[in-house]
Amino acid sequence: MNPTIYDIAREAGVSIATVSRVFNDSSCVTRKTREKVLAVANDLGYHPRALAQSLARKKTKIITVIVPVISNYFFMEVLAGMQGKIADYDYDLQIFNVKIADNLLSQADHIMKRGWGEGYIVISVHLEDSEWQLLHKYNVPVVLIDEYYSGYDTISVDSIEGAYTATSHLIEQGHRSLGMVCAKLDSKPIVDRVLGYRRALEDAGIMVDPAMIVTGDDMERDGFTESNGYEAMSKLLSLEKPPDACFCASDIQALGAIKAMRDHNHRIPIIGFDDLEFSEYVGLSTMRQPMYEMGALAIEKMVGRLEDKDSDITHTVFSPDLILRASSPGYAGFNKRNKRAVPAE
Amino acid sequence: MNPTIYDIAREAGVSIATVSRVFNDSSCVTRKTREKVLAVANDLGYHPRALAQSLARKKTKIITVIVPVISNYFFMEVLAGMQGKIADYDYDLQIFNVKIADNLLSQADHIMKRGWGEGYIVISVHLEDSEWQLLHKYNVPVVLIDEYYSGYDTISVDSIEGAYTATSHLIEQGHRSLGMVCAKLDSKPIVDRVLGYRRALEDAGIMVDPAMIVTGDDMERDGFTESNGYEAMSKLLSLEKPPDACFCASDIQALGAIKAMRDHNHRIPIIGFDDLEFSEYVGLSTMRQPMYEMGALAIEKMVGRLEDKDSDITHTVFSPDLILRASSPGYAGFNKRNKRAVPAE
DNA sequence: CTGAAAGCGCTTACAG
DNA sequence: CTGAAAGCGCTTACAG
Repeated sequence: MNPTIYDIAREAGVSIATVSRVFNDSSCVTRKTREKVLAVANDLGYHPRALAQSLARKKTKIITVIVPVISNYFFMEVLAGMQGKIADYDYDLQIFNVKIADNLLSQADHIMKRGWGEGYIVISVHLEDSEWQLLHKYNVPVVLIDEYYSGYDTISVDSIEGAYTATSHLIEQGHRSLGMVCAKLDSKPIVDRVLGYRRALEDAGIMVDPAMIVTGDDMERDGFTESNGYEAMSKLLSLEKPPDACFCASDIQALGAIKAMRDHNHRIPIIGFDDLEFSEYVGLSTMRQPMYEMGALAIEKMVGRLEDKDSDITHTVFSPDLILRASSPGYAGFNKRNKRAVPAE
Repeated sequence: MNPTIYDIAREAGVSIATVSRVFNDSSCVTRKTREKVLAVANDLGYHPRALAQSLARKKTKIITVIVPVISNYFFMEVLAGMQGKIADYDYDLQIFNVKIADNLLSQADHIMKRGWGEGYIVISVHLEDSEWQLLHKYNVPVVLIDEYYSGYDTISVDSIEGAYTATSHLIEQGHRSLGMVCAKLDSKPIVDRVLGYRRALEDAGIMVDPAMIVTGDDMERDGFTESNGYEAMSKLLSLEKPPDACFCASDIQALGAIKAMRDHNHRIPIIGFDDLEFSEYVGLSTMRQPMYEMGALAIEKMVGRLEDKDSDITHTVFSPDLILRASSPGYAGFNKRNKRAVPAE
């Protein structure tokens, strides 16, 4: 099998402590012995086993990311932000997928119990406070993205505000009858986005019509799918009095909604939520979440906490930006993707 | 800190060996002692450290996936396939991202050197044979997806055949002047797809016009981006004699190409390559890669090899399927996503 | 600068 | 069925 530190020590005629020092850049080794050790190690193809190092050091130098396994640009962008930031630190990023259809708590528990990571960044997993509470037993830092829980550092986007902004924009453009395409109605993002939608209508003195708030039948991925959006928009367009504009709870649903409008040969202005990569190319107006920044910030928070376990818990809420494109009124010219966002602590 | 096996042994009045046996479902423990141990463990919040177990057992029970960090549905689908399959086995799936812009070999080397996984599944990383060769020193099973190298098990799709099929279809529909939107010209997938495109033209007795084979200027992600596709299609449409149909090397570029056609107010039939999730919703004809199956198969191959290191190396090549939608001629009705594919060993 | 020794938290023959 | 002991492959005070 692969050689161990003992093999190198024997061959090089030194103790294992010295070999260890050579591989840990410890300065207290003669240049001569260092070179001897390195030569032997190279000959035998030796490299320290991270597993054994981690056990001895009681540090794995790994930050674990827990993310639902669904084809979702949101996660990819967030992960890219983490990847970009982790380079600044001496940690590796390890990702574990969880299945959104199964019990999320037990999956997260399983991963954390194994203890590979020194800290855990959890993306888009929504649990009850009492469930998050249970995870404290592992006594390890956790940062939550796209979720709020007072016991951990969190990073999220203000869904209420985003929905309010999108809806208000459509109202300002002169629309009075506004539909909303929802995903799973009791999911956290939807609850907030419906709230923002309602408030915008109320503030504009428009009556909220419950028939205008619809979701599709396909509840895979909590309804955040093209087909759900397709179904939902089809329902809206089949109403006796269809809306004359629509706010979609997610870009992925908006994509389905656009197809539905095409198939029904009935187009109305729509605004989505997310700003996925393809959104620009289908000309979809949307509320942009600063995904890349959220990922980068998560790493910073995690590393900070790893270095100082007792620092204050912080909650960062980003405001989504309205990005106007061809799918909605008020659009003027090509809109470059906006990579900035202001954290609103 | 968190309790160890010693704490439990002391409190329960047994040896650490017994505690270990209880947690390893070893049958040789009295029901009474088992319960005592479990009770104490529960009280103290004990759970075995995977790190220590792995070291002692010389097995981590982890399969590591190495995947480029780019927002790409292809990877997500492949990962989903792995996730679905891994449930059948007693392994955890751990993912490490690599940056496609940096040195891929050294990144893969870094990950494998650490030795967390018992085996490594590498997706869409293209190296020279001599580079793959270097990785054999880790003496650990490797399965390659979307790449071919004789020394490891591989799973890929026949790009030449796919390009040939797509191009031939356009020819059969009566088009004689065919453009091709490429990504990075010397990237492996592009080399093959251009080859298939050329062969189809040649077999149909059509002269290949080099001016018809174009790529955009944006070479991020090797050119597999919407903006590259946009630029490439713009070039084609700006030719003195634009093509009257086009094969796009990837769906993501096709999305950009569609926008370019809209902006130029000049639509021609196009066929993409991949069948990403959004493709159905933008009505894009494409060559479908059986991504989910590829992921599932990778797990099977890996587990098989883990159990029998000396089994023969296998190379599986899938044939992509032509999926016709509104973007190309020959389309008849709604096309359900085709989840099946025939492995062609 | 270098080595002997204890320790990281488990598993697993080997006895009994 | 249970325990004592060696071992997994390292790191790190502590001496010298």
